[in-house]
Amino acid sequence: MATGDEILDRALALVEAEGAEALTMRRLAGELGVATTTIYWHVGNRDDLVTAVVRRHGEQMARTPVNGDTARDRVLDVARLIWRTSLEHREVTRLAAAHGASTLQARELELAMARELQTAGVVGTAARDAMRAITACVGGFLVVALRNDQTPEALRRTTVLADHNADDGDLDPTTRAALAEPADLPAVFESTLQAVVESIVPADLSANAYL
Amino acid sequence: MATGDEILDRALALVEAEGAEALTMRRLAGELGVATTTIYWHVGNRDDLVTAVVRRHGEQMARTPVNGDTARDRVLDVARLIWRTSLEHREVTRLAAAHGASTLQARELELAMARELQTAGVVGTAARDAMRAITACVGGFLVVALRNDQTPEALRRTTVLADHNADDGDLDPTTRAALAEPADLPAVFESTLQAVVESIVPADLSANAYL
DNA sequence: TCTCGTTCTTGGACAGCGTTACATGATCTC
DNA sequence: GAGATCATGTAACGCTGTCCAAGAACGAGA
Repeated sequence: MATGDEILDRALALVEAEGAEALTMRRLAGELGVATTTIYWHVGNRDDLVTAVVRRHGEQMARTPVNGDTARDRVLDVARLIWRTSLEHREVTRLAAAHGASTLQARELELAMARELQTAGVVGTAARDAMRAITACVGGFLVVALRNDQTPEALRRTTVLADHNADDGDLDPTTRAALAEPADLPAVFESTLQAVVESIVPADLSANAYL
Repeated sequence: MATGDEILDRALALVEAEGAEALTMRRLAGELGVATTTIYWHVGNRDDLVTAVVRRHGEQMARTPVNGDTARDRVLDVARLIWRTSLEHREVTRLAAAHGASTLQARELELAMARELQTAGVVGTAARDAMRAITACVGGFLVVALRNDQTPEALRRTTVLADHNADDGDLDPTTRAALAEPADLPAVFESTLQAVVESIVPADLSANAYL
């Protein structure tokens, strides 16, 4: 009646619809009209369930074609793709992050990045380190982007940093004012990403072959 | 008998000694030889408790003097300081991250970064964006560093990426081999950080005034 | 057709979590 | 000494993941 695939599909739909926290064994079982133990029989542990859900989502993630003329542009584009799709499926991203399975979620896209790096002439340990750097940065910005959704006012970065109880005098008033307002995260992400990729991927000469 | 400060001290010690997951209301109460409700009376919610613990730790975080000759070096040093102290108190860091209170944990150091940026001539919204970029990257690498401690073998990045079931042929063998081994994270962090800071803080002319 | 063995499902329990309503004791004030 | 405020304890509620033992469905072999 309830195959493993059906359970995973329902779990994924539940997460996307009602958030990562809604994925409990009882809730999912109720959704399927089945006893909780059935899930254990078909899928296993909750850890197993989450892992399977994230993996399935990662595979379903449409392998969007990569754009860009130069090799560096294509590497950039893959990074943007991870950023964008992770934000589009933010609940799954949150689930994966809480589970420590982010790499599993973005597996296909990271491998795509490896291929683009390769055509850019970056292979071996250099490619591995490059992917580490880029994905760590993307992940850092994702954490920031996903956090702000549901942190209470009192813990928001703006309020924490703008609470000028301590040493005011040292800080420029304009800076203090700026810290009280949130940054344009996508813009900061874009420029930071460019700086990181720029430092890793050598300037692609073929792009300017006609100049 | 049990003041709020005592509770927070005990909670902090508990987290540092036995991990972020050990901080439960009952456990902490038992540690203090007191009923769980006492904690509610003195500190409040569990959210309140965690927030207070993280804040206390953030304040206790020794304000280590910042090193560096040029302004850019000093900005770099603050970033390294956040990285290092977060790793030294990794359990508190994990607790703060799970609670969305990372900014609260590193508040003092982030404000120190704001001051260093100011002496480097970066103020206002530019300073805010710079701090966003740097802390996001540091946070991203921290997530990676703290994750590997306790993710099961099957979810490790190396195994996830090295499982070459899919499209092998496209990828260089040396790259595939490199992906099967973990990167030297501190080294990758250092070079990435330098690239990011380099892109933000203009070259400090005064540093080379004698040249 | 009857039965055996495997596959699948279930109900009910256990321990742990955060949280709260309520009662009790201690302490201080007038 | 009476009353108010502070501090703590008891016991429960509802939620979580997890497991055990028992039953139901089902596909064959005799």
